[in-house]
Amino acid sequence: MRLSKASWQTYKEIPKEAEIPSHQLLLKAGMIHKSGSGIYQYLPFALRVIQKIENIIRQEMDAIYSQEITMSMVTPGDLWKESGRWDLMENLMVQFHDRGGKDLCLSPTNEESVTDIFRRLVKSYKQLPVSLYQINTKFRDEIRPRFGLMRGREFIMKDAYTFHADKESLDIGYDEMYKAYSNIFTRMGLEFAIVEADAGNMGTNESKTHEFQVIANTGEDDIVYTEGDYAANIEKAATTRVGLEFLNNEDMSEVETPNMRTIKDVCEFIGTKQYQSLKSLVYTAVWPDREEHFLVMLLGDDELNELKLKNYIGCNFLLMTKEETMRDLGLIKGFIGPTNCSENLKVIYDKEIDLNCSYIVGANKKDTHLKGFTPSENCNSEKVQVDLRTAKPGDLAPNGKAVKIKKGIEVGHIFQLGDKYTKAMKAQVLNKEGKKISPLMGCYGIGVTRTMAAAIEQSHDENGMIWPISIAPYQVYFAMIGKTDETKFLGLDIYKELVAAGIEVLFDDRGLGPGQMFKDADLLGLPIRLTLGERDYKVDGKFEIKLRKTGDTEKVSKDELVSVIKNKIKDLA
RNA sequence: CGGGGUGUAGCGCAGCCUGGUAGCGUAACUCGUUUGGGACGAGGAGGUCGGAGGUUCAAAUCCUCUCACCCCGACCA
Repeated sequence: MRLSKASWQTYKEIPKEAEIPSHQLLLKAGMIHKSGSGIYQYLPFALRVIQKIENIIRQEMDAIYSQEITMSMVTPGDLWKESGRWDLMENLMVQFHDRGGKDLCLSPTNEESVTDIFRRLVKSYKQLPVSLYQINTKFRDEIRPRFGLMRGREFIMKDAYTFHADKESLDIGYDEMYKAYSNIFTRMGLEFAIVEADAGNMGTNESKTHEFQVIANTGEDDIVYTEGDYAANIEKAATTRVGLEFLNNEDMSEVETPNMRTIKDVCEFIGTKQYQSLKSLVYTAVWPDREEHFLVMLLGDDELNELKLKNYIGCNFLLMTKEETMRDLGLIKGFIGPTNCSENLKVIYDKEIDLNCSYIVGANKKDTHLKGFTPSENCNSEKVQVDLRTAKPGDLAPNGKAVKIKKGIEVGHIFQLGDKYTKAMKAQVLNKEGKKISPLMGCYGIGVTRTMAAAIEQSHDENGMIWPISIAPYQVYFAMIGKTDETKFLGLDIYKELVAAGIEVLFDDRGLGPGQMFKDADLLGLPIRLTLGERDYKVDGKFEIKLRKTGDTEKVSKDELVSVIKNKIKDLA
C-alpha cells in the first residue's frame, strides 16, 4: 500500500476514555474508531491484523479437519427457547422481533444454531464426529464494556463446535483442539499460558475446560502457576497452605474487644497470628424460587473465592447478605461467629481449617470475640468442609511446588459441554444398536479482536505498538525522505520490487518530514522499517533497515535489499 | 444495577465558584520556507457549550430533570 493513496490518520493526543495501552494505541494509530459503548469500527490496518489472525486460525482448524461455516448473526428466538436459554440469557442478548412479531436475537454465541445444523445434517453414529467452526461477529450486551477491544459488546469470535458419540471421542476431539489452539497462539508470536479453568454455566464439573491466557500486566485474570507443569485460573486454582501452626484444644473464653471490627485489630490485641483466627462471611445464595443463607468460615488471612462457593452451593447467584437479614439471623456485624446463630444459617468451613484446633472467632455479641473456639467441640451444627479460599503466592500446587501469580488476558477457552444442548434440542443419532443417543459436544472459542488487543498489551513501548510479524498489518514500513523526482522514482521502483518479491510493504510516500514518518512508523509498529533518505543515499547509495523490536539498524545497498529483508522476515517469524 | 466521575471545535483542555453571549493547544485547510525524529512563518475555517425545562433584562456559568460516555464491582472470547 502507498500511504499517499491511503486513508490513514494518526493522532498526537488520545481520547481520555482510553486507559490501557491497546486501546490508546489503536486509537492513536488510527486503527479503530469507537461508534458506541463497546462498539468499534475496524479501519484498514486493524482489519489487516484481524484477517491475519483469522487466517492462522483457519489454517489450524483446517489441519484438524474442522470445516468452516457461517451461521446467521440474527437467530430466531425459538431455537433459544428450545434450549431454555431465551429467558436465561435475556440480559446478555439483544432481543427483538420482526414485523410479524416473531422473536429474534443477535447471537451472543451459537450452540443453539450449530445444534440445529447438526440435527438436520447427522442421523447416524457413522457420521460422527462432526467438527464445525465459524469466524463471525458476536453481540453481547455486556454489563460493563471496557478497555476498548478487550471487552467490547460487538466483537469478532471464532467459535468451533464438535459432536461425538462418546466421551472417549470427545476427549480426542478436545485434545486436537487443545493442540490446534497452542499452535495458533504460538504462530501469532504470543507468550501465553494454558490454564485449568472454571466451566461456569457452560459445562458440568467433570467437563474438561482450559483457558488460553496471553500474559500481560493489564490482564483481568490472575493465573496461578508453578514453573513447568501447573497453571490454573485463580477462580479454579486449588492450592494448599504451608507453615501453619494452629493452637490445640484451648478452653473457650470470651474476650472483650471493644470496637475491634477487623481481624487484624483483634489478633494484634490478643496477640495471635491472623491465621489463628477465623474470618466469618455471610452470603445469601439465590435460586429462582428460594434463598438460603450461609456462614463461610476461612482462616483469618485468607480471602474467599466466591466462585468456588457458588459452585459448591449450586445457586444462580450469590449476594452479600443484607444487614437487616444478618440481624434476623442473630449476627452482629463485626463480631460474627458460628455460635449462637440461627438454624437458618448453614455453616461451611474452608478445608484449610483444622476442625480440632482452636481459633479466635466473633462471639455474635457486641464488642466480644471468642478465644479458643474449636469447631469440633464448640459448634453443634453440621461441619461441612470445602475448598473455598483464594489461592495466594507461596501456596503449594498439587504438584508440590510453590505457586506464583501473574496476570493474563483470556483469548481462548475450550469446553466439554456434554449433552446439554443435544438433549434439550433433541439432536439425536442412531448408534450401532439402532438406539437413539444424544451426542456429546465440545465448544471452543477464540476472541479474535481481543487477541489483537492482547498482542498489543503484551508487546508495545512508549512509542507505540510492536507487532509480531505473523499478525502485523504489513511486514515493512518503507519511509521515503526527499522530494526530488529522482528519489521518488527510486522509491517507487523499490516499492514495486519488494511487492513483486511477495513482501508486504507499507510505502510512506507522503512527502512528510522524517520525524513525522518515523513517529508514525513507531506508532504503527511494523516489524521492519526501511528508509530511503535522499541525503544519505547520495553519499553512500544505501538504505537503512531498522527493526522495531530491538532498534538494531543496518545499511544495505539496493541490490541486496530484497534478500536482506526476506531474511529478516524469516528471522522474525 | 450499586458506587465514583466527565460532557465546551476532530482530539486534549481552560472558562463555571463570583451570569454579560466562548478561548488555548493540537490536528485538519491555503501559501511560502523546511526534510534523518511530530520544523517554521503567515492566513483562513471550524462550536445549537450533551439535551430539555426553569430563574434572569441576560445562562457554558445558577436550579430541576434527562441522556451519553468513562472508571470500580457481578459477566465473559
